[in-house]
Amino acid sequence: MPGTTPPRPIGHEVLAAVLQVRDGRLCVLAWQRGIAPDEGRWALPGGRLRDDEDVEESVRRQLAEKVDLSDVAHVEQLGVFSAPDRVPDERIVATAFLGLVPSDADPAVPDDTAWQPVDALPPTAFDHACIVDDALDRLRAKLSYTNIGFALAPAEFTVSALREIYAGALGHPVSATNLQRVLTRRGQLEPTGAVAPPGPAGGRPAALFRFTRRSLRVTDAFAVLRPPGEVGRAVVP
Amino acid sequence: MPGTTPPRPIGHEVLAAVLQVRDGRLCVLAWQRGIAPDEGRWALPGGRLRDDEDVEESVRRQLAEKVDLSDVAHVEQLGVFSAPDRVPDERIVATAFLGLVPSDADPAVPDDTAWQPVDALPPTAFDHACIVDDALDRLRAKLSYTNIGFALAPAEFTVSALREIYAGALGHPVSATNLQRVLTRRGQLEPTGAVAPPGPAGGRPAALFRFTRRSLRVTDAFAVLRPPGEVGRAVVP
DNA sequence: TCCTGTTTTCGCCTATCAATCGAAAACGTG
DNA sequence: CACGTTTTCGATTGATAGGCGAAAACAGGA
Repeated sequence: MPGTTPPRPIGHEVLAAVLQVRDGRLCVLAWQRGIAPDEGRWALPGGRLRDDEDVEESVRRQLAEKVDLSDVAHVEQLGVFSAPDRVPDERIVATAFLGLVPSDADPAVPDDTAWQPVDALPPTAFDHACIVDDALDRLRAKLSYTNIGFALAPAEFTVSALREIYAGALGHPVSATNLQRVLTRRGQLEPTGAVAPPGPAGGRPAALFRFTRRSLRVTDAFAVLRPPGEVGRAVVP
Repeated sequence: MPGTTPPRPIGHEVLAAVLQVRDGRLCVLAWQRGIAPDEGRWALPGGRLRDDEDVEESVRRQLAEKVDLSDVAHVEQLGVFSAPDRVPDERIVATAFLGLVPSDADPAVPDDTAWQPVDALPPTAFDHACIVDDALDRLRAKLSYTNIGFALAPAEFTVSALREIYAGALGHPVSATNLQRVLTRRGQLEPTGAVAPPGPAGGRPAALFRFTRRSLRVTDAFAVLRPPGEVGRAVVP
């Protein structure tokens, strides 16, 4: 196998950084490689693109081998990772995805698979750490200008629980009282009418909320940049 | 060549939707195919990914065959187009890019290449029309929450010229007086101090402005979602 | 020279919204 | 029934978008 000049066949794989807030910490789903190369290191779920599927179908198929797909509330493309030497000996172009799992789901995972906290990631295989970084950037940016929080939150939740999810995902404290008003004013949140039982220390029972939409929408743009009379916008990156 | 079951080798290409506002209309760079398949239809610039380059390098290399690369002010990944039948007979996965050219540039292009208005696109090859649509969505969304306008505007410009660029890119009228104030308040615009000569009909000479940064930044998020004390944010999707 | 039309710029006003603070409401416990 | 806890609501402040109209700065013609 010579070094560079003779063109190698280009393979194509898909990889997914599936994120979930667990106990207030943002975690990514990973599995520990049992064989070389990078044996013992942690890798993202994924695998080869098949002939008869597009990348979206492929990533869903391969994710289903690790977790229950019905727990994955949102999937979107992150981008292509294509450095010629990103994996040794082979030329494999990877399409990376971001996946989000609501914090109340606890899907069964295989023995070699676990949720790893993103702020204390064990040694990762290949360029998968870069993919996780991109996933974090994407998620944190979209939390501020889209309603993507719906994919991290349970169907119903208290404002405190949502605050904890946002704080975990963003990696810094979040004011609870403002979060509710910002999200309600944007039309993202609505009360269910029900209340949650208070905690062991007592306290006023919290009202339950839900996201009005469970599909991605970006927040209002400015009227200067908006066709007159429109509000909200369709799906974007 | 049987239909589906025997796996075909997967090829990989890059494609770019290069956009520019010309005479107030948003246009995309395309070339007319001279051979089958899709002979006579208009295609986006691009080509096969080489063994020793990543997709970013590849798209820049292939763009350089159509336009002067120094005129392309911004390039970013749009996403992967991978439907198994997106091109006939072959399996080719495409990584699509968005490219932006300032409105004052007029790079020389080959004979088969031209700027086509996006609102009156001639028949396009393969799935390239979908790529153009995605490019439009991406650009229009980012105009509202990033400073991406810098890549469509000349180095220096009047507010009226910028208004025309925004209107052309967005496809609807834009208030000039607000545009200036919104962008300056966000710290995106700053006066150069110079003024432009008035037009043939006279009128007050317009002040010249420039973008403070010529690299992509997203607009301020809400303080709720922002680590205390920070302003602005890094590069995102 | 002065008036008119044109284009740009600036200032005022209003409405909306984020952000903070503090008080009140609703619960369990001793 | 007072106390601590947790949540929710209200009032206030500050920043900013958006719209309107007046003033500024130019060219051209009477």
